[in-house]
Amino acid sequence: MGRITITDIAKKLKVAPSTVSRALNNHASISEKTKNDVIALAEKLNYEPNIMAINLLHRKSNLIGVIVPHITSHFYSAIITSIQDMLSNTTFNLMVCISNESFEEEVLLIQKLEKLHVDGVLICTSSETNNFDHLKKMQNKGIPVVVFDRDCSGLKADKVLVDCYSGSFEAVESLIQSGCKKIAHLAGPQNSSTTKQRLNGYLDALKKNKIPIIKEYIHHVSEFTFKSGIKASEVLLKLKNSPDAIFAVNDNIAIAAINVAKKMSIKIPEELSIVGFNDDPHSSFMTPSLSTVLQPIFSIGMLSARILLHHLKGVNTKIEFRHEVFKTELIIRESSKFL
Amino acid sequence: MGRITITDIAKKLKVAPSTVSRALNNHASISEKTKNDVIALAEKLNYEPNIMAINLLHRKSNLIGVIVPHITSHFYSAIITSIQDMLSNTTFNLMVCISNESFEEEVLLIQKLEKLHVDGVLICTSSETNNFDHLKKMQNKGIPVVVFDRDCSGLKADKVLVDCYSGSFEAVESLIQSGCKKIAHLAGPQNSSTTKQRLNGYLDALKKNKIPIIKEYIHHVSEFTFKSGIKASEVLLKLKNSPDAIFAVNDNIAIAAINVAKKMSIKIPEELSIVGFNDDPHSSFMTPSLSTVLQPIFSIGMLSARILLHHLKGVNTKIEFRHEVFKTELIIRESSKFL
DNA sequence: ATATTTTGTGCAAAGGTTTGCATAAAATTA
DNA sequence: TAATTTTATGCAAACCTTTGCACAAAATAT
Repeated sequence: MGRITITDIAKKLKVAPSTVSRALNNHASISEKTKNDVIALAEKLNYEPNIMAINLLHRKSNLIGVIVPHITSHFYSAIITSIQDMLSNTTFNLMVCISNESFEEEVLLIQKLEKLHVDGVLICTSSETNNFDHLKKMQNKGIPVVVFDRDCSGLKADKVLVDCYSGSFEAVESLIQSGCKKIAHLAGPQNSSTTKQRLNGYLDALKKNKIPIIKEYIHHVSEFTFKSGIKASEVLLKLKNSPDAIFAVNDNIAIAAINVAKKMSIKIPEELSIVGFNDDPHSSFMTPSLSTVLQPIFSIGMLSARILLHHLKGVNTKIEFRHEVFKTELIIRESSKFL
Repeated sequence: MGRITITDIAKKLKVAPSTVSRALNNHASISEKTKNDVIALAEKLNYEPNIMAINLLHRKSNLIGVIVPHITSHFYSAIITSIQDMLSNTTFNLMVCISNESFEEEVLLIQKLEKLHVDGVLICTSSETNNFDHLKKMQNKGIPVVVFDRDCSGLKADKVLVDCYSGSFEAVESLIQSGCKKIAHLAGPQNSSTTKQRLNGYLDALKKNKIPIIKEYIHHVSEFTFKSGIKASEVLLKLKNSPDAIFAVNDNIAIAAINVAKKMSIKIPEELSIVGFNDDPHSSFMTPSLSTVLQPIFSIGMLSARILLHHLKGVNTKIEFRHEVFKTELIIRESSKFL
C-alpha cells in the first residue's frame, strides 16, 4: 500500500478532495467541524502532502543549488554551512554540488541543476572557468544566479566578493614595514580571479614602497594543495638569492612553505617571514603559528543566500544587481615579525 | 512563456503527446520518420523533460539524503565527497544535511527528508543520538537506511563502520611498547559510539599489558573542537603525576594537546608521546608531525553509497542487512617514539 | 413571504509525463 | 481477393494537489 493521499482522506470522510485540501491549508470558508474532522483524520493516518505534486502544480522545485570547487577545505565547507543555516527556516532545500575545480564538471552541474528545475543558484566558479555562457543561459531561463568568492568578470549577476586586493596589499605592506626586503609570492593557479587579485595586491604593495619586482619571486602553484605548495616552496627557497618573506595565496600553501623552511633549517620569522590567507582553524596551531588574512566566511555565505532569497521572494523584479565586497583582516602571529 | 513541454512538440507536429514521449524514449514501434522529426524538434526547441512530473508519476524522487554531524572537518567533508563521486554517474541526486551534532536537529532533518520523499538515506548520527525511533520510522515507510561511521546499537540496518576498537588498541599498545607507562586518554563526548570504542581499545590495551588504569588519566572533552581539546589537555598535563603519553580521540584534540604541551615546555616525544585519530591532512604538517590512526575515508563513503544503491536497484528484497567493518592503519610520526 | 447575501462544498481543470489498451493503416500470408 | 498479422499512432487514465467557478443551502435583510 502506497502513501496515504488527500483523496483517501476525502473518501473516508465522504467529502471532496478539494475540501480536504482547503481544510488542511485552513482556507477560509470551511466549516469548523469539517476542518477539525479532516485535520484529525489526517493526523491519525499520518498524512503527508506529496511535495512532487505540489511542486509540479506550482512549477517550482523549492530547490536552491550551490556549486563550489570542493568542500574539503575549511573555507568552502564553512560557506556551505552558513548557507544551510540561512536557509534552514525557509521552505527551500539546498543541493550541494562539487565541481572539483573543473570547468567541464561545472558546466555539467549547471545542466543538472537546470534539469532539476532549481529556483536559484549560488556559485563559486572553478579555477579553470573563464567563460560564463553556462551561467548566462541559466539567467536567460529566469533562474537567478548569485556569484560568490570568485568574481566572474563580465558577467552581470549579483556578486558577493572579498576585497582580496586590499587584503594582500595590507599583508605585504606589513611584511615590508617589519623590515623584509625580498618578498616572494606563492600565487594560486593562473586563471582564478582571487589569484589575480592577491597577486595584484602584492605587486602594488611592492611598487608603492619602491621595492623592485623580481620575476623568480613570483611562483604559481598548479593546485591549491599541500603537495603543490611543497614543490613551489622548494623552488623558491633554493634560489641563490632566496627571499626573506613569503606571502602565500592561502594557508595550506603557507603551511607547506613553513614545513619546507624548517626542513632547510631556515629560522622563522628571523630569516623568513610567512603570511597566508584564509585563517583556517588549524593555522593558529602550527609551529610557528601562521600569520594570515582573515575572510568573513560566515558573512559571505549568509549574504549570498540572503540576496538569492530576496530574488526568490519575487517582489523585487528590478534588474539591478548587487555587488557586495567584504573587507579582510590581517592577523599577525608567530610566522611573521611584528612591525 | 514557460518551458516547452511534450505537448507543445506534439501540437506543432500534429501528433499525440504519447507519441512524442515514446519517440523521445525511443520506444519500439515508432516509425523512424516520426522519431526523427520529434527528436529534431525537441533539440531545436531545447526541450527538457519536467522531472517533477516524472517523479510524481514514478512516485520516486531520485533523491538520496545524507546526514552528517557537520562538514567542517576533513573526515566528513571527504566522506561526502566520496559519496558524491559514487553517485555521479547514477540518476540519483544527493541532499546533504548537517545535524550540528544535535539529536533534535537530526530528527527534524529526517522529517524533512521524509517530506521530500527521498528514496534512501545515509546517516552518521549525532553524538547525542541514542534513540533510533526516527530511523526505524523511515525504514517502516520503506525507505532504506544505511548507517556509517557511528554505530546505532540495537538498530537493524545496513552498517558501514570502522574498527576503532582495534585501531585504538593498536595505537595504545604501540605507546606501551615504546616505553610509555603513564598513558592518558582524551576521550570524546560521552555518548558517541566511536568514543566508546576508542575508550575500550585504550582500556583493553592497558589491561592486557597489566598497566593500572588511573581515573584521572581519562578525560572526556565536551566537544570535538580545538577549544575543548585545549581545556582538557591543560587539566591532564597539570596533574601532579602527569602522563608520559596521550592518546586522543581525534587529530584536532591531539593537536590541541601538542600546543598545550609546547606551551608548558614539555618535550615531545621525549617527555610526552601523543597519538591522534583520523589522519587529517594538516596533521602531518604539524611540528612535531602527528602520529595517528588512519581511517579509509573514501572506502567508507563509497561502500555506504554502493550498498544503498544496491537496495534502490530494487531487485534485492532480502531483509538481510550488511555489516561491514573497515580496519585502520597506525601511522607513526614525530609526536610519538618509534618502538 | 420574498429577495439578497453569506457560507460551505463540489466539480473539473491544470501541472507534464508515461503507459495499457484500442484502433486504423499497412504489410503479409493464404 | 480475403484473411491475418504487423506497425504506428491515439485515447485516456494515472500520479496528487490546488484553485477558479458554480451552486446549493442557510442566514440575513426587505
